[in-house]
Amino acid sequence: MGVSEDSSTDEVLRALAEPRRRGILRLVAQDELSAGEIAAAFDVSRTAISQHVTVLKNAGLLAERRDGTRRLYRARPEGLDGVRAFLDGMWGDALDTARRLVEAERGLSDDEEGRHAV
Amino acid sequence: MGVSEDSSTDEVLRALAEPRRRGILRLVAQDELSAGEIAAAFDVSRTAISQHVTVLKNAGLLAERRDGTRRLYRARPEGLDGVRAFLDGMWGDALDTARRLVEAERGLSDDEEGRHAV
DNA sequence: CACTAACGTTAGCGACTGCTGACGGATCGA
DNA sequence: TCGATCCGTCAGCAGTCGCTAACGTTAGTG
Repeated sequence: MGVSEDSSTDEVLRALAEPRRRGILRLVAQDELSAGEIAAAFDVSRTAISQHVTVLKNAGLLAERRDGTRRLYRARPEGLDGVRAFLDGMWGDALDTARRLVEAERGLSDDEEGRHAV
Repeated sequence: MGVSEDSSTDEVLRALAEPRRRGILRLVAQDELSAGEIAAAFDVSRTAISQHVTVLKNAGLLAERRDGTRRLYRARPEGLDGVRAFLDGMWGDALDTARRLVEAERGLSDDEEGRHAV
């Protein structure tokens, strides 16, 4: 059943539940940027950005590439697959339930057959 | 531009970034349950569940219906639309940028903006 | 009205989180 | 090698979060 939840989904959702981290993600979704360039785009210390980047990286939402002393980051779209599956899974389950309810009503009005035509 | 982020999206994402709240959501995605029934499904106090329900309700992820002294809750799938738009929008923006570049060369200006349903 | 059932709300506490400042490591040019 | 640049990490602090216990509220019952 789709009710189960990938263990990494929790990490991804927690990473996304932060405005600054979403900002970083949007930033590197368009271009590959260095840590410094990312930090320059926000009004917080470079340290804070580095910590956010670490969280995003651990969640699988960011890919890192080294070039000399610089570290270039880009968004990793596949990292969101788990969350998408989670969202779709809830719906799917809900829709399945709704369908079952509808068909259960049909079965009631159609009573006394003892058969379930799906 | 699609880069913008719905203000309520932040609230929704923060609400989702909590295992217990996702559990509640999955629970009432299938059936409409009372606060007590929801609380009975977890190993925390009823108070904690009530607080989680409040968060989910404020985020637009839960619909409340009163029946006597009881309060029945069910998931509100539309509440996730903003998050879906956010997920699709991130690389969508990158794609949009590429498309705008292409269409700018053609001299086309095919813009559209149709959303928002509260 | 009194009594109970079903909830929400508040105060307070421990744990976590995001932030800053100071520091250490790695890399490149002079 | 020296110095500068770019960057991650650690310690500490204020704010937030999730939890519990006690209390307040509303609706049904005798």
